[in-house]
Amino acid sequence: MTSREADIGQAELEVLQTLWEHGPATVRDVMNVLHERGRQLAYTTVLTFLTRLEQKGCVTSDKSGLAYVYRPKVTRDKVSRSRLEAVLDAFYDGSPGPLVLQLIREGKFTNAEIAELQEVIDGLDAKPQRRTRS
Amino acid sequence: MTSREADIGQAELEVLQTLWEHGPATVRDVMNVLHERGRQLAYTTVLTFLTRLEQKGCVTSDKSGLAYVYRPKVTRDKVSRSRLEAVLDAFYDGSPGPLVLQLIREGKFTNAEIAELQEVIDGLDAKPQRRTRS
DNA sequence: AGACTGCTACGACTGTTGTAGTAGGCTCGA
DNA sequence: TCGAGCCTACTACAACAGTCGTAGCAGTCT
Repeated sequence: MTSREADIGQAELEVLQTLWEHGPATVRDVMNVLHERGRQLAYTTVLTFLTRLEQKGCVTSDKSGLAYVYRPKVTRDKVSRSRLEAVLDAFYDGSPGPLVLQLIREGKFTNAEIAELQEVIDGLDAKPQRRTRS
Repeated sequence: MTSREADIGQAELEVLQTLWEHGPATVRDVMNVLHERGRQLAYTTVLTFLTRLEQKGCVTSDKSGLAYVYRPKVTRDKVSRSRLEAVLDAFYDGSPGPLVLQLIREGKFTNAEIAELQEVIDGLDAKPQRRTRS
């Protein structure tokens, strides 16, 4: 358990996100991407974040050329999962059922998504047990 | 916009949770509940959290008897919603569709939940627009 | 009245996060 | 070879989060 992906700060996360999106990158690369997004950060600030992320085991670095190249060590999935689970545990008793129901009831879905949901669910309930269909 | 429910810390949240669960309570009440849960905190620590929560506009206090009685000012729903949205924005492009699909695919649902999901969705897709049904 | 008990106000300390500057080393072109 | 740039290491610092101690006030018990 070397990577403490739980305590990645907000700003650190932004940096990690650019690595997920743009693959391996140097400090300058990351900074440029952030700047394009309107996020103005000093070079050394980005460096600090990458260094801290490395200490936390979330990225690795290797010096191929002039500068260190950083690449993500934890997957986006892993982190999103753990974030989501934190919310789940704190507010939904750890089980996703109520959460999903709430989201669906609030109708924040496109028709395409609803269709897909239906498919997935229909595929799902075939396995566990028989259900009557109206 | 007086209540900044976004920056409630982890420990502060625990305190707020006990208010949601047990209604209005004094510092000592909250502390006792936490102790029962195995969360050992000094009286003054709990007091600090409640004071900070009050500064953030998340609880109110009134002195009816000997001690101040604190009661939640933001609803659990409000906070869970904003926490969830943070995760949604950071990892799921702000839209809950992919999140729900991921959760469902991971099969973390009981059969009862699946049934309920099906009901809710079937009721849902009637409204927005006509859909072809396989 | 004096002692005791419980409550709050205030301050303090540590670790973390967000943000950045400075100093010194390496590299490449002139 | 020498200077201009780019890179990293180290340091700094404010804000906030987590944690608690002390001191003083108010009510209570004897």
